[in-house]
Amino acid sequence: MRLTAYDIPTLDFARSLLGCVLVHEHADGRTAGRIVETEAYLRDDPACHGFRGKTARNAPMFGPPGTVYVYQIYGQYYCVNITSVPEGVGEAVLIRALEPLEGLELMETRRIVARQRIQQVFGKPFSPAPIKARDLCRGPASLVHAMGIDKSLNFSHLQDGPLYCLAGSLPDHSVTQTTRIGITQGADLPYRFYETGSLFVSKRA
DNA sequence: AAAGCGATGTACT
DNA sequence: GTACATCGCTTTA
Repeated sequence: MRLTAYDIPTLDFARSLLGCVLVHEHADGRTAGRIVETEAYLRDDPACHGFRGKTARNAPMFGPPGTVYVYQIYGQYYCVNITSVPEGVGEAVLIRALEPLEGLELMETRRIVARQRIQQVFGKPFSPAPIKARDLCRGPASLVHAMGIDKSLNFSHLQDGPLYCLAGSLPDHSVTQTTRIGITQGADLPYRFYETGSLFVSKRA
């Protein structure tokens, strides 16, 4: 069942996304993974790209519920976000980790290609070592590579795009809420959610 | 097991 | 000019 109801507060959305399945229909094949880690970025939160208002880069964050926001970070990586509040409000949820379910071979191929490119950038010799399933979608930029997500999905909508979400859930006793990872602003805000004990989350806390 | 480090390009000060 | 919602190799304990 494709998830279609996205008009809920961003913090609730980050929590409720856990257990849902992210799917990407791509010419190379279909990949899917269960969402096990998310972070919310709110309008009054200095870490949020929308904090200082709408710009060309963060415009998708201000789109209607279900809008996909793909942005580049550290020159060579991309992260994916989804909005859930009405148009004009700059908030979104970052997807940080998936439990791979479908298309694992394709995911590994994409990850190895991406890694090869990065190691060339670093001037390191490339060894096509296999990637363990638990590491395929572990981390926001890793899952973007594995799922074949790129800037062409920016401004697309989960309701009708090639990237979409299947309904799912996780009971409260399986959810941990903590501070977010890899940020300096708003580092004390408890806006990160992950499946307790999951081997697929980007880090333990 | 944990911590250090650098590549890279775009947005924003 | 500076900062950055990262990753994976290398070094240290």
